[in-house]
Amino acid sequence: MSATVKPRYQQLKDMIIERISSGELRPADRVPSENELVELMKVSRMTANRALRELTDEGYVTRMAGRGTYVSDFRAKSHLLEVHNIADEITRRGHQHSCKVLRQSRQRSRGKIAGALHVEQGVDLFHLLLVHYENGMPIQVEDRHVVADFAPDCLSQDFRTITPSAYLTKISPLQEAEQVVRAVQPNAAVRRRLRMADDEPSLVVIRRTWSHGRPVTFARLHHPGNRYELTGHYSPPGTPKSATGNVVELEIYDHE
Amino acid sequence: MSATVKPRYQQLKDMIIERISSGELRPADRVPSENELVELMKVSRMTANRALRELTDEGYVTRMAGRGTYVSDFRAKSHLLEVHNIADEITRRGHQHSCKVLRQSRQRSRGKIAGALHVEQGVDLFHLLLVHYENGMPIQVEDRHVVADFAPDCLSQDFRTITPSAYLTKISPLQEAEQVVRAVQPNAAVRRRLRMADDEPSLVVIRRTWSHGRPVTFARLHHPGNRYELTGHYSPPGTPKSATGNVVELEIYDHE
DNA sequence: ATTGCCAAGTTGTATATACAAGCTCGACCA
DNA sequence: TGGTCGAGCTTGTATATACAACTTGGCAAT
Repeated sequence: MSATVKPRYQQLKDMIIERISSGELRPADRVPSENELVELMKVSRMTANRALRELTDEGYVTRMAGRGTYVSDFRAKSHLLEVHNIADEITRRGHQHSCKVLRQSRQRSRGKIAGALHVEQGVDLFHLLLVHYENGMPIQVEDRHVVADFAPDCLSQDFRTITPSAYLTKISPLQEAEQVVRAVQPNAAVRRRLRMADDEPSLVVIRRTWSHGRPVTFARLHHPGNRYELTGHYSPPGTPKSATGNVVELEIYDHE
Repeated sequence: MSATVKPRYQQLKDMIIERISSGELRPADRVPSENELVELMKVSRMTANRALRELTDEGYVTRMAGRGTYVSDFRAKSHLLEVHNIADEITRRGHQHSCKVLRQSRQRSRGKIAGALHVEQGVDLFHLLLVHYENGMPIQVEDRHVVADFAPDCLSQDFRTITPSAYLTKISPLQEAEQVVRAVQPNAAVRRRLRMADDEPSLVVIRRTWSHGRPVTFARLHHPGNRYELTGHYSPPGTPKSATGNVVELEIYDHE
C-alpha cells in the first residue's frame, strides 16, 4: 500500500464525512457552501462542487439552489441487500454449478401471470422450470415466465450452459427489477426437487424484471432454508471496498 | 411536466445508455473517448468527462486511464434489495407502530457474540430484546447486542419512542453493514412472541453494523413468514424514480 | 532479436471563468 | 402599512485550459 495522496476533491469529501460522522455536523445542519470551501480549503469552486455533488449522490447531504447544502437525515436510509445470479454466486464460491431443465415450453398467458407481466390473457409466454445444483446438491428451483416476443429464441437456448438470467440480460441489459423475499413452507414438488427436510422452510425470491418500460420476465426462485441464505454487504458508495474485511460467520441462535 | 431541456451531460448519458440498451454497444465494446465526444457532440471535454464518470459510478461502463472506456459486463450486476427500518416501514404503510421492551440490560460479552463484534470475552455489551407491533400484531422480534462504549447511555433510552436502529444512527450515522437473510423454523419463544402458526417459517435478518471501522452492533430480526416479506425495487442510479409505477402484488404459488 | 524509449492517445484531476436559475431579505416606494 | 423589486447569496451547468499518470505501439539503438 503506497501512501499516494488522495485527490483534492476526495480530501474534501473525507473531511465533511468525518465532521458528520463525529457528530460535529448533525442532520439538517448547514454544510459550508462551495464558495466558503474555496476560501477555507484553498480549492477552486469546481473542485468543491464535485465533492458536494458526489456527497449528494451518496446520500450524505441535500442541496438546494439558492439555499445551500444541508446534512441529510440518515434515519430514512435503507440497508441494501445484493441478490446475486445463482450461477455466478456458486462459481464465486469455487464450486461447480450445474442445471437440469425440467420444462422449456410455450404457453398462453392466463390469470395472475398475465397480470404480473402486463399482458392480455392468451398472449404467448415461455415457461421455464429449472433446478440449479451446487456440487450436485440442488440449491434453487427456478420457475420463470418470459414474454415471448421479447425473447423469441428462448426455446432454442441450452439453459444448462447459460442461465436464463444471463441469457435475458444479454438480450437487453439495462433493466429495472422488483423483488420480494419470503419465507414459506414449500409444496411437495419443490421440497422433493430440493431434497429438503420435512419441516424445512424455503427462502423464496420473486423477481419481476422490466426492460424498455414493460415487464418482460417473472421468476420465482425457491431455495432450501437450511442450505441457502442471502448475504449482502453495504457500504456507502465511494468507500474503499475492503474496509471491513471479509464476511464473517454470523450465527443465528442463542436461547432466549 | 414541463419540457425543460435536459442538461448537456445528461443528454450525453442518455445517448450512450440508449446505444447500450439497444444492443448497438455490447459488453466490452469501446465507448467513444472524451475527445471523440467533444468532436461528435460539440461539448467541452469536462462535460464529456462528467457524463462518462457518472456512467462509471452507475455501473454502465468501465474506464481505464491510457486505455479507454468500455461497456461493462452486466451479467455480474447484482439485484438490490432494500431493507428498511421496521418503524419507518410500518408508518409508511399508514399503520401504527408500537414496541414492547422485553430486555434492556448490561452483559459481559462471550462466545460467538464477542467474536461477531470483534471484542474480547468479558467486554461490556448491552442486550436488547424488543417486539415490534404493527397495529397491534407482532411483526418483528429484535434481538440486539451493542458495544457498550459506543453507546454509553443505551440503558436510559426509551425504545418505545425511538427504535434502537434510529438511536444508533443518531449517535454516529455513517455506517457499513453486513446482512444475511434466512428462512428458519423459529424456536418456541420467538413463535409465541410473534403469535405464529405451528408450521409457519420465520424470515430472519441478521445485521452487523460498523462505525469508524469497527463493529458496534449485531442484530437478529425475526419476522413471521406468513405476514412479512422484504420488498425491493431496483433501478439503475440516475433513472427517474417513477418509471415503472407502483409495486404490484406478486403471487407466489401455482401448482407445478 | 531484444531492449529501451519516446510519441500519441487516453483517463484523472485541478483551476479560472462565465452565465443561468433559485432563494432570502431588506430597502424602497406607493 | 403593505407590496415590490433588486442585491447578494446559493447551487447548477458549461467551457477552455493545463498538467499528471497510464497504456500502447512503433521506432531506434544496442
